[in-house]
Amino acid sequence: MNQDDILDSIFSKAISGKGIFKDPSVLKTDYIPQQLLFRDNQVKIIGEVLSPLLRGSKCSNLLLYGKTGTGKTAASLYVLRKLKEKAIERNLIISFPFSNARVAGTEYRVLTDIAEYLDLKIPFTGLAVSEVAKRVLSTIEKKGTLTVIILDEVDYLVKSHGSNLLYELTRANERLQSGFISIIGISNDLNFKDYLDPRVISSLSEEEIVFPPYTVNELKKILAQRAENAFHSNSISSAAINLCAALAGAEHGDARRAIDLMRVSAEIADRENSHILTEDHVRTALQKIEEDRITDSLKTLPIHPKILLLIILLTGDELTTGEVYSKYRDACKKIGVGEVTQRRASGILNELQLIGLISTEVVSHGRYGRTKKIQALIHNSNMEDIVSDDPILKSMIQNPSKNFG
DNA sequence: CCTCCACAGGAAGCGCAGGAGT
DNA sequence: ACTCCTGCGCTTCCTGTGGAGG
Repeated sequence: MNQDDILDSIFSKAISGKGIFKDPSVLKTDYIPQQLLFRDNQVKIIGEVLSPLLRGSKCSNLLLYGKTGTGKTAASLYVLRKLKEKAIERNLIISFPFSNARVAGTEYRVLTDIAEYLDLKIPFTGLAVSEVAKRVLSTIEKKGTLTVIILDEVDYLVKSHGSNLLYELTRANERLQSGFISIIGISNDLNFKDYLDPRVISSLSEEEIVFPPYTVNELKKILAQRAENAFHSNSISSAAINLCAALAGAEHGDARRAIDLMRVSAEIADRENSHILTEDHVRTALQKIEEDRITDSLKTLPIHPKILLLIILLTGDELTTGEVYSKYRDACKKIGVGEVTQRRASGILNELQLIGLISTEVVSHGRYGRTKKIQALIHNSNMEDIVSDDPILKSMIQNPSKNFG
């Protein structure tokens, strides 16, 4: 096939909508299905807690617990979507601001997120946090907005910035003449409360719901439901669905991972012009996800971890901490980079082990000391990713003998 | 049984950058 | 524009330790 033909077939496939996908958006992370499986109880409780809003009165604050991919965010957005329909029918002034505290990163940006939902313009920098909070509250008061704020990954905010903002928000109602603020806090960390200020605990966790992990069987049904809407009929084998559920759910029933895996599998199948998604595609996808994860973590590594990792890769054998460190020091001298101490290097090696890029094992050679055996878990072909386009590091791998001879 | 190697890894503190308060 | 505060990467200094060799 010449290039023209290849492009023709790609484009005509896209136009005709053939291939596997019927509606790829169903597999996106922010998609909320029409029916939320295995979360009847949680949906019911959230609904009950929020229902006073329809009479215009304040609802209790709510705290949702559960590991990643257990449907916390989906369940709350699901209920709010329904609630919104009802509220609009009744001409209520409502707003359901959503902010992911980990993505936002700071109290300031969480407040900016909230303000955006209230049609309030906040400069992206320059104001004190308390000033932004004041503006948000006065907007709510002026319009009499019934506000339910969803704070996703709120544990992150509290761990990094304390519970000041939560405290301000939970007691804001005392000062509001009209409108109110209710909060749905979503936490991945079951021990989240330990980090909270006791003043905040009592008001934030008026109601609590725990989201247990999905079982592998439940994951299968969730995937089947998504597959039905995302793919053309008969485009995915049930064996492939089962494998997705088993592979992704093995650890702790993470639906997001399972759906991600199915999406990547489908993309691979689609690109191969295959009309059916098979177990092989799933296995390839799992490998690709893992490779992408490694490539990603390699590229974002700081310089010293990169040098240490290159030393380990270039040497190839099992090394001890002392051997790695002396080779590392030589390399630093030759490429003109300031070196870190052995203590720090040892710490970096531990970090690399945690990410899963090297394996380490403490061993004792008796009279000849106690050290760590260090081995690379990644392949030499990953060296390009480590080096990226850093000319200094490039010289290390282009001329290994010169730098390590 | 004791010694002593070659580190592991804890504790404390330092300098810096970047954000908050004024 | 300025100080103050905080988190982070790092260094310095330190104590702890499994087991081969004496």
